[in-house]
Amino acid sequence: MSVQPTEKVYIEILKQIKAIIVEDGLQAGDKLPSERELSDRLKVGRSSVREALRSLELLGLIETRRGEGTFIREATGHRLVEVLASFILNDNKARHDLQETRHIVIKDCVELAVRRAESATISKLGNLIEQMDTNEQEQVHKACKQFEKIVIQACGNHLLYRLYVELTGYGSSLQRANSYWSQAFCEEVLTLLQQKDAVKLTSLLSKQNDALNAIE
Amino acid sequence: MSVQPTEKVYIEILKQIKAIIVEDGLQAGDKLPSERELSDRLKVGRSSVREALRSLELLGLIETRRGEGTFIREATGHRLVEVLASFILNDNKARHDLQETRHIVIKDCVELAVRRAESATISKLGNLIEQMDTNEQEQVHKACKQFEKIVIQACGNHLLYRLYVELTGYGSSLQRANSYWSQAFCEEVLTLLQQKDAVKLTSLLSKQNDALNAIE
DNA sequence: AATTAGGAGGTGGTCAGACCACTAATATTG
DNA sequence: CAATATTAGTGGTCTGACCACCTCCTAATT
Repeated sequence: MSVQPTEKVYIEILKQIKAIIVEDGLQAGDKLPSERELSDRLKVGRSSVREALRSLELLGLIETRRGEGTFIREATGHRLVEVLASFILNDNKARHDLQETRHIVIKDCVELAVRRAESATISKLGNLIEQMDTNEQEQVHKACKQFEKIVIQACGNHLLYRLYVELTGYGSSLQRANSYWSQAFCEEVLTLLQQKDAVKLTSLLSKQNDALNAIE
Repeated sequence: MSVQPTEKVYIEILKQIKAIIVEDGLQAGDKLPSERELSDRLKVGRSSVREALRSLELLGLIETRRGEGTFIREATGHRLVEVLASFILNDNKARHDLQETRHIVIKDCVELAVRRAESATISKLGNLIEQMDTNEQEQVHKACKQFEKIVIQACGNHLLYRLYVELTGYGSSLQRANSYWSQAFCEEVLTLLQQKDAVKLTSLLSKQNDALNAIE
């Protein structure tokens, strides 16, 4: 239990901020105390408070609006993806790992979703499929993305969903766009979800995964 | 109706820092220019430079050593999951998500490992099993943890491995300790790895997972 | 009285300068 | 030559000062 020479102040502040969030029961959208108030309450310089807040902002956990204040964000990637991607993914190995991990996480989400998806979700997916009956490519594409997202969310595990978001975000800032699901693929997925056929769903996903790997 | 023109300085600095890394061809382990030099070169205040650096540090992209300087880190997620999780995991639902995600990631790693593990790795695992032939509980426990880690790493996907580390690391800071593999479990896993029996391995893991879920 | 223009105060954004603690390279000393 | 003291450089932190922007309240205008 080494007491490592006092943690950096801004790390300590991160913990304190979290404590404040918990104590005051703050939710997404709520306002955090102002930088000056935090500086006061925590007995630290405002610059240290700012270092902590800026970190959280880059992680996408908070949002700051000049003249208004600092607010807790709905959990989304924000810049995290951009930054990490541009700094990390320099070698091909890392990129491959990223793609592979993304596919694996998607597979996991779908496998959970097939067990947990409620009928309301299923019918919502059905509606999306119907919306694809159009010639406007743009709209079809949008519906497919939406479809994919809803399926992933249906896994009922928020952390896993977040991982998907992050992993997808990275990819989008790379040269090669992430592969989204096609209309035909969405339809297959919906059918299998309705039938709660986990086995076929798994093989469907790994087939797609293998196909993508083959390209490289 | 503001035009949202000038990007925040510290965001701009992030880009500049990246440019410097690329220009100077800096690698992991190399030293970045000092805060004061960056402040000078980029014509911005040192505090702004620090806000940018602190963000990168929390993301695990750089490492700062007082009295020495700022260094580029090996590319890893580092605190990513930890911080995300600690700010998101306020309720029991989130904790359950964490445990579930951890088990899923482990399962994924093992499923990859069964296809990719090299014979050298397998024999190393065999040695660990032999080391467990002792009465010292402490040593057995240590060997089991080591066994688990090696198996996970054998997945050959560094990102996935990092996720495991972080999910496990964070969990250990919660009240309930993470469940590690027992000696018997390790032996079963080794046998199936040797036989490359992916199917049985999968069912073995989900069985354990279900058992843990039942406890709650 | 209702509307509008203006101001006051709060908030984040940024900067400059000042210390401190620590490290490593240098100079000094024995 | 080796051990030690000095010094320059670095990150860590705080303070105080502006600026730009937003919100809300007040007071003047209509």
